[in-house]
Amino acid sequence: MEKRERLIMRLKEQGFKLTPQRLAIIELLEEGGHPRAEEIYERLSRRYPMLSRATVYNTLEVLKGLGELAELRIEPQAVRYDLETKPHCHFLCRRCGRLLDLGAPRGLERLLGKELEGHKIEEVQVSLYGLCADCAKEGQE
Amino acid sequence: MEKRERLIMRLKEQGFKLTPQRLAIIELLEEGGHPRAEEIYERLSRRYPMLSRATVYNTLEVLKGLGELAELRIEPQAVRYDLETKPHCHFLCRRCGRLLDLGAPRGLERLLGKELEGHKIEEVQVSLYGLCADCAKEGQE
DNA sequence: ATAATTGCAAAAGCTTTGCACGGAA
DNA sequence: TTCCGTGCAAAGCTTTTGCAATTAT
Repeated sequence: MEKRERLIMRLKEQGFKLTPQRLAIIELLEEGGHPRAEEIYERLSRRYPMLSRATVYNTLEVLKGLGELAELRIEPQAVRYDLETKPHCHFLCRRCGRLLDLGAPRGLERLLGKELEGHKIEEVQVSLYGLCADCAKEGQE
Repeated sequence: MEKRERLIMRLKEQGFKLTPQRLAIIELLEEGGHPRAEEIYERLSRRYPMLSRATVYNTLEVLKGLGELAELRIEPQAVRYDLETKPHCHFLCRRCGRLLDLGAPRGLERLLGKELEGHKIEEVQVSLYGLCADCAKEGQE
């Protein structure tokens, strides 16, 4: 099943309404790319000039509440969003700013629900920073 | 050697000036607690009412540049700071908001300098979220 | 002496909020 | 019909910036 269909189902199931704005936001998120809220707003504004930032944030909040959207706290400036909610590593290139998915080390997912030193783990984020393959080649620093 | 002395040495070594403001900021950071910039500003303002936010941010920037300060991107709202720059895990309690140090899994430090799928790793942050031991006991959710 | 640093105030971003209108169910 | 959702605008926070005055070396 497509992510899109699953999200639509879960929205209705929970009594949330499906609006063209929400659908557009979901479809954009489905493309991956880990957009920031501002990016989502800007890209969708072209097609829906009346779209407001409040709606973007509202929709993201709803999807987060459903547990269907991960909020990546990897850049200091802004949150990025990811429909993939299973724990995995992210890599942020300090040169081109691209945010790439890396695999998940075996055991990362098994952390969820466990206790570490008495603290109950509900979410895990592994963020790696450096130079991506492309930038390492081209720039030589 | 104390962290404080090491930082003073490194500042002078690199031609940076040591000012009372910077010393105070360093001493506060030495206490740990992973303060936010605003927290540093507020706490030091009591003793140094003329202190400005710009100076706080400036000093944090200098210490980051020296590689002596880690910038924790673990909360969406604000960056937290940590004089411990060796990679280790952090735990943020969603109830009380405390940020705790957890140990580093063997192998975490060894990631630095390595390549993963062609990407050169320069920094690692592992952030865990959930309920801390105290909150899990008291609140029962 | 002199170049770095400070404080202040304004500005820049991201995100949140209040409210009246409009539309999905 | 009844809420939920939307758009707009304003406000809240964190962080950055420009500049003249100050200060560490």
